[in-house]
Amino acid sequence: MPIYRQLVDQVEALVAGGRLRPGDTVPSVRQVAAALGVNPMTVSKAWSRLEADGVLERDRGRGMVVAVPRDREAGSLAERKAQVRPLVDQAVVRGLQLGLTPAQLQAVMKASLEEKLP
Amino acid sequence: MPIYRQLVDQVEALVAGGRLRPGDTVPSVRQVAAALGVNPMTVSKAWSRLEADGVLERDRGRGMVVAVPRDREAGSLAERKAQVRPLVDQAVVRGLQLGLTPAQLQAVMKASLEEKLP
DNA sequence: CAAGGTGTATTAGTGTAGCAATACACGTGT
DNA sequence: ACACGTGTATTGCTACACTAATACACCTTG
Repeated sequence: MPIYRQLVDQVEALVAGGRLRPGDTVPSVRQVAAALGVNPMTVSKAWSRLEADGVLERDRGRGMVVAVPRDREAGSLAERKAQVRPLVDQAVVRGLQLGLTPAQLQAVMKASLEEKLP
Repeated sequence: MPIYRQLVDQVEALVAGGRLRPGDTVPSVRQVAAALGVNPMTVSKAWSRLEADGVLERDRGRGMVVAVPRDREAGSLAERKAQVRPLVDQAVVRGLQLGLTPAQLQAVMKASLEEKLP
């Protein structure tokens, strides 16, 4: 899995779980780049994508900051459910393929939720 | 999404849901290729990957056949749960990001299960 | 055996994702 | 104003994914 994507997923998980709250700052691209030994542009790509997805916001001269969630953009409840559906489907298919029962799959999701939420 | 991957996902879903059962035959690469207007090799790549994943089996001279599931290969229950976990995590993060509650996410999975299972 | 079906190894072309190097624009703080 | 901190546009390169064209090996069926 590409580096920038790992960064995106990591930050998204932290924000979704509430461990990074709106207003919190994120390490600068150079800090992260140095820590990982990669090019700053690689980190910038991740930060940019997170901004495009509405997770981060640019604060001129300071860096990137966690944005306040704007649920309105996400649409109605039904629409939002429809958006997650493909991902859930993928997990479900793989689970059934491995011989897991519906109840066991639900348990996995419950465990995931409990780990992510603060 | 690449053509061959769409085919893989589609067949996997049909098998996982029980709509294609062990012993059932799958359309030949040329039939599918003609129907979709693509190269037979593209379909063959999909069929091959499905064989590598243990979903299909080659029946010399006849074609591809749905294989009997061998749960032993999947390992213990905990191991299988661990294998689905990343996919579930991904769905959960996206769900939380969209402002869905844990209960709503569970509901989406329930709906997915009911659609897939026969 | 011959004809027609299966899947596929091989080769080749095309597009693009991913990363890095450089140089730049913009803002803060002193 | 100056030095230093942000993020990033641009460019170039490399590797690999995806698809296709062709020719082949194998099996079943008449």
